[in-house]
Amino acid sequence: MTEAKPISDIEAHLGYWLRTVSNAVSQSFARSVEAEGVTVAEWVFLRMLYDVEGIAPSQLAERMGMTKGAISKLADRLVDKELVSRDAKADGQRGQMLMLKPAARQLVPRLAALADQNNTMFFGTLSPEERDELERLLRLIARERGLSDIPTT
Amino acid sequence: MTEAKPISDIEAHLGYWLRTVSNAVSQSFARSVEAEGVTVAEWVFLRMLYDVEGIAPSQLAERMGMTKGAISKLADRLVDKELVSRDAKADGQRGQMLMLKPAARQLVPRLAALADQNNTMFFGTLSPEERDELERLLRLIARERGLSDIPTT
DNA sequence: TATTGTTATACTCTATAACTATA
DNA sequence: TATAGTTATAGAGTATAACAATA
Repeated sequence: MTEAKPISDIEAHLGYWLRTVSNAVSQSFARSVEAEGVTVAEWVFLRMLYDVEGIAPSQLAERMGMTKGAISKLADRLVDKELVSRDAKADGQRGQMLMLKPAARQLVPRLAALADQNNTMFFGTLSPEERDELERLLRLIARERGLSDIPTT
Repeated sequence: MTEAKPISDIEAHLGYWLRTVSNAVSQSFARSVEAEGVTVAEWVFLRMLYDVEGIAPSQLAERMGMTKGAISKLADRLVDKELVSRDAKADGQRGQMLMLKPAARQLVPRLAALADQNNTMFFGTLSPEERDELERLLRLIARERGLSDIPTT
C-alpha cells in the first residue's frame, strides 16, 4: 500500500473552509436571484450603483476588483436588461457614466432582501457576537491585503 | 436627485466580505499553483485522492460538491497530465477507480506547501486564536448547512 | 434495467491583449 | 497621444441533460 505522508495542513484548512462556505453561499444566492433575472456579479454591480449618482466604468472596475473588459461585458448585459444607462459624461469630460435606471432602483431593494434572506439562512445559526466577529476578521484580512475597502453601505 | 433608500445590509455585509476575501485567497492561490501546472479545482481533486487508496468518480463528486460531469472533465485533464489513473474496479464491482499516480504523490506535498504559504499570507496577520475562531465559525456553518463534512486531513 | 460514467451544450466569470475613439 | 472603453479570444468552472456501457 502507498504511504500517505501526512501533510501539515492546519492553515490550508482555513482556505479550504473559506472557499467551501463562500461558494455555497454564493451558489445559493445565485439561485435565489435567478428568479429576478440577475446574476451575483450583476447584483454587486447594481448594488454599487445604488449608492452613487453615477460612476465611470473604470472606477467601478477598480471597486469591484475586475478588469475593464469584464465591466464592459457586465454593463452590456445590464443595459440590455434596461437596468442601467450608459451615457457620455457631461461637457468637457471624457469617458462615460453608468447609472441605475428607475427599474433597477426598485429592483435593488428586492435583491437586498433576498441577500438578507440568504445570509440569514447561512449565518443565522451564529450568535450576533459570532457574526460580528466573523465580519470583523474578514474585514481585517481584506484591509490588510488591500482588498476593496468599499464601505458598500 | 435620486433618493437612495437606505438598505439594511448588516447581514448582507457578511456574504459580501466572505466572497471578497475568499475570491482573493483563491485567485492568489491559483496564480501560485499555476507554476506547477494545476488549477485550484485540480489541487482539491488531487488532495482528496492523496488520503485514500482510490475512489469512485461518483463518490468524489459528492465530496467535492460537484456534478459527475464536472468530475469527469477534471479527471480527463488530470489523466492527460499523467497525475491520475482511471481504472475499472476489481472483479465483480461496477464503476471506476481514480488513483494518484506516483508523480502526483510527489506533487501534492509541494502544492500543500504553496497552500500553506498562501494561507499564511492572508491569515498570518490574525492571531492563532483568531485563526482558530475563524475556522471554527466556518466549519460550524458548513456543518449546519450540510456542506461536505470532509475532514480533508 | 438501474446505476455509473461520458459527452454535448451552454452560460458565467475572468483575464489578456488588440483595437477604437476622443479630449 | 494618453486615456477610456470595447471587442476578440480563451480557458476554467459549473450545470443540465442526452447518451453509452455494464453488472
